[in-house]
Amino acid sequence: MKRIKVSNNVIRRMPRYLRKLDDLSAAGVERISSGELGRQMGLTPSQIRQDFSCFGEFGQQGYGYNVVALRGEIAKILGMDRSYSAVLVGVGNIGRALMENFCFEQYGFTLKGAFDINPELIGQEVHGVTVHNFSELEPVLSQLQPDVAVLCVPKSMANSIANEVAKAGVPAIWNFTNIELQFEEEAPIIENIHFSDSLLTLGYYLAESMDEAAARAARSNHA
Amino acid sequence: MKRIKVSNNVIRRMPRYLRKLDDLSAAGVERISSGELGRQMGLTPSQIRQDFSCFGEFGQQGYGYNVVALRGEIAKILGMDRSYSAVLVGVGNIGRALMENFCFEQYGFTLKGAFDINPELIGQEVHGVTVHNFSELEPVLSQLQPDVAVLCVPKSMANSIANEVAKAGVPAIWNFTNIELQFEEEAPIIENIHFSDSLLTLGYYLAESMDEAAARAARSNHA
DNA sequence: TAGATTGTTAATCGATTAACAATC
DNA sequence: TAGATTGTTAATCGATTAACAATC
Repeated sequence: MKRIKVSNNVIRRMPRYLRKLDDLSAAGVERISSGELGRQMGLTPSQIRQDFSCFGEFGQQGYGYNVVALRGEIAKILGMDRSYSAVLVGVGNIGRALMENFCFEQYGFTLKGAFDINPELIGQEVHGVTVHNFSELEPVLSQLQPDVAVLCVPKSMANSIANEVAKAGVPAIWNFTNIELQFEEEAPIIENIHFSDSLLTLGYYLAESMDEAAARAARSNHA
Repeated sequence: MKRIKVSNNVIRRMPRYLRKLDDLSAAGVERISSGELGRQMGLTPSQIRQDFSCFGEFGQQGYGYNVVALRGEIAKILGMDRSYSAVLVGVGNIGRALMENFCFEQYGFTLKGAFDINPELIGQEVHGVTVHNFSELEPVLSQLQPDVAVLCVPKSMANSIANEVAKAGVPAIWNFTNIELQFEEEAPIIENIHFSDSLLTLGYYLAESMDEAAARAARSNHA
């Protein structure tokens, strides 16, 4: 697999391709062309072929792409075959929801442990994963050597905990706290889930569509 | 406020500006230049000035931007002053987590109701919000006329429910289900929170960084 | 074989960055 | 006033789209 500088835009389309290919596969579709895939996903065939060509040659002239094979290539690109290990910090509402409902395994991640300060949780298992005392963060991290820390702690503690985690050598953070993490030393890989940013974006487009509707109404009143 | 075609990239930076300005404001900073803001956010001063200029003239030559005033302008751009109404469909783990922990009000949204099929939940209040029987979706929607439906239902039902919601005239959907929603009629405004896409993106960058580290190690072994 | 469709190179489009006159 | 910094116009850069030879 080629690994040259691939733009973030391309990377972020990969999970969408994966999802689409899973759907096609489940529907029994065996092969698909960039034209048809583009039609179904709202992308141009050119873009699809360019995207895939960043990583290799997965198609066949005159035929298109084999759905299952292409799915496998994309899964590999996204590291789904690597069995990453993860820990979760902060077993509050969102943390617990992730532990109980999010299928980490499906994406190649195994949750190896969790941390909290709540004495009622410490030592318990949540969905088969042990909750450690947060005060044991450093030694447990150096024992588990996780690839990712899922950060679900309250806002006020998020940055200092993120720095602790990074200092312990965890190479990536999946950040569910609503802040921009800042690091003293070299920053790990960060992937943010910012609920509020998402809702505010929705708020923008709602405002826009309401303003447009109002403008249309005003125009037709004048007529 | 100008409202011309503003690119999605610009829109998605707006919530980040808002967050930063809140931080600055809390830290007692009164004014800031595009240069300093850029340094703190990892953006170029040019980009910041371009971004703001899509919506108006919020600064002052030789001075910069007043933090509180700029914050207010951005809040307005994002519709935070409009008091949108919302309903939540699917009071499962993630839905409940949102109802109990996500501060809708802070972003200008009020949760007016929720829906579920679980008889133990129907009629109850969760965090002050009534859970309606899902079978009452249509009449309750037409009564509440919400601006947004927060979609937290299982994957298998997501698309048909999204279509029902759209058909009932709800103009926007905040989608927490891990699928690409498809609409028969005109599509509402959609904003997706795709956990799995985010984690897979992280997986890509982890794979990349591991491959780089391995390549470095191989090179130094040869030396 | 002929038609279809790829992978890639070239052209276009849009977004970011730089430059600078205006002005607080 | 002089220095600082904006808003905007022009230049650059990167991403998307189009075109097409290669080939299954």
